[in-house]
Amino acid sequence: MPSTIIETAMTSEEVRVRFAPSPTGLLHVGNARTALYNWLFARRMGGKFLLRIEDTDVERSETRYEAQLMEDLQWLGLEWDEGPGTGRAGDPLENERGAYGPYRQSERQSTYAGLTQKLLDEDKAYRCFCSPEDLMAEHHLAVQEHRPQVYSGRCRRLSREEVEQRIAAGMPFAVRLKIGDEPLRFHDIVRGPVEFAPEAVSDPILVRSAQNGGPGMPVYNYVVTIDDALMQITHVIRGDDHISNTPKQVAIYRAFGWPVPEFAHLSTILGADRERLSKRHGATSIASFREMGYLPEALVNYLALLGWGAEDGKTETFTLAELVHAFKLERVTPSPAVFDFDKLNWLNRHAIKQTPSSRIADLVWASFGERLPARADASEAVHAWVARLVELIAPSVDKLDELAPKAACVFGFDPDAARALPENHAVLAADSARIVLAELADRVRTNSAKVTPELFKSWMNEMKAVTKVKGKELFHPVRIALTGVHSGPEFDKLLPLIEDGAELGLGIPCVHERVERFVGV
RNA sequence: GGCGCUAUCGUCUAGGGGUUAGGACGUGAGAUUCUCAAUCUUAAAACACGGGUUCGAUUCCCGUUAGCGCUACCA
Repeated sequence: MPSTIIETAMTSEEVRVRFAPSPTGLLHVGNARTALYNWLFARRMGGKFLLRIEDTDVERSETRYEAQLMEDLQWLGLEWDEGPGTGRAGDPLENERGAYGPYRQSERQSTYAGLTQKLLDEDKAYRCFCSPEDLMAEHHLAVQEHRPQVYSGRCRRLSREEVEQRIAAGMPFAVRLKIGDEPLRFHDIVRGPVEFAPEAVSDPILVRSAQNGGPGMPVYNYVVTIDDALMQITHVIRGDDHISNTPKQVAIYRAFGWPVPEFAHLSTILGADRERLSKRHGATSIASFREMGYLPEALVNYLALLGWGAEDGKTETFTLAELVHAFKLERVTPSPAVFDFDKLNWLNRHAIKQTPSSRIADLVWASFGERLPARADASEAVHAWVARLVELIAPSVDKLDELAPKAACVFGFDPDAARALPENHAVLAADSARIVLAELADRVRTNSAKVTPELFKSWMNEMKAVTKVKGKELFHPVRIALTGVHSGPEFDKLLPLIEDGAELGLGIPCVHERVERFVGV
């Protein structure tokens, strides 16, 4: 049995933390924030961050979620030191690294039975033969009398003979832990000392009664505690929905004589309506944030700020490395935080500006449409040109998925669609617009040179002088003729991009072609 | 109903027995631009309420209120 391991528990000073999700759905921001804080704490303390999969709920657990989960964690940049996915790929036995495995709860079932027997033998736990009906009745009575609804401890007082008789008679039983008279205390790094009265906890179930003669299934609170202890977890960092579970777990640590770890209960993330953030609030999974075009750097930065602040009270933008340096668990706020997309967007905009445009280009490549060859097939010149395009349009965008529509000013030239656009009607209907476009067509017809910003500027100046049209009336129709819409990037950069793009053999029309097709020369 | 956690601008937060209560997002205004953004400048905006303790509380204590969590032989 793992007793040798237990004896050495906590003897080393090394910090060991864990992220223990159940693979019953997509990783959402709340859990991701928990994972992040665990990871940051481990990295800052030079400790270990482990991943444990709590897949004992066979009905709801799915392996595809487990795979997705690991992918999401990796995307965020949160590498784990022990757990599934850390070993040699392809080999299920070598698939996890770490001395405290297995790291999937479903593979640890054999560990628990022996420990339960030990508790029973030491009289720290007892068999409870109460039927669900009995328990239900107790519960209702307690509610009626405004008392805490806890187990009466009836079976705790059974004599050894009575217990033996019932076992012999084949009565199903659950195993309960004996709670003593001592208050159940623990230290919470974000909330300070927390104490529960033992009466409020009562004797919790450790192992469920067996359905059909087989061994009963151990209960969640029991299993996490054992796993955490055997894995020598020193700091349990998790959601605050576990605060009420903690006294039970403390009692279990005590029963086994194991050292109680430090706890840090993180507040809930709320939606704008101040209700717990959920699918109802829209996309909240990490996968969906990635799809929407959020950069992992931005998401990590935002999640760090949601419940924590820098020491100087001012710094808002952090890289992962900077966070490792600055993050202190003691500075985590205990109060719940409302998730704010506006601030996330601002951070994402910032992250986009910090990122080389070639990397952004790679990320959005496929969304730019058929004119572009597959990323792998594209020439260096095409890559460089796409990066230039991204550099031009990316700084004004909140999310990556806004890039493709913006890129349409280069890729999506369609005169008929441009004319059909309602917001273009008024601009194109003006007399001045007709005159301006006629002048533009004139110049295109009589000058076949590649259109440089200088040439274009001289054209515009001439046209302004000739037509006496200026400002919006002058520029808007030209812009529509060239790009289909009346707003977009500055011409000085846009024009070279179009002209160079036209030479790439991607079927991107040059300025001349655009004007000719739009005005109909 | 019981037990627990929480409470500073709209939002995320800093602060802390005496402060002009600081920063950021968002919002308003201005600048800039052919345009929309972006960008820069600037403004408005907060200590939930009631009792204590104290010379003095937003800060410490106790209540109230509100929000949230747990209240299972779920995880």
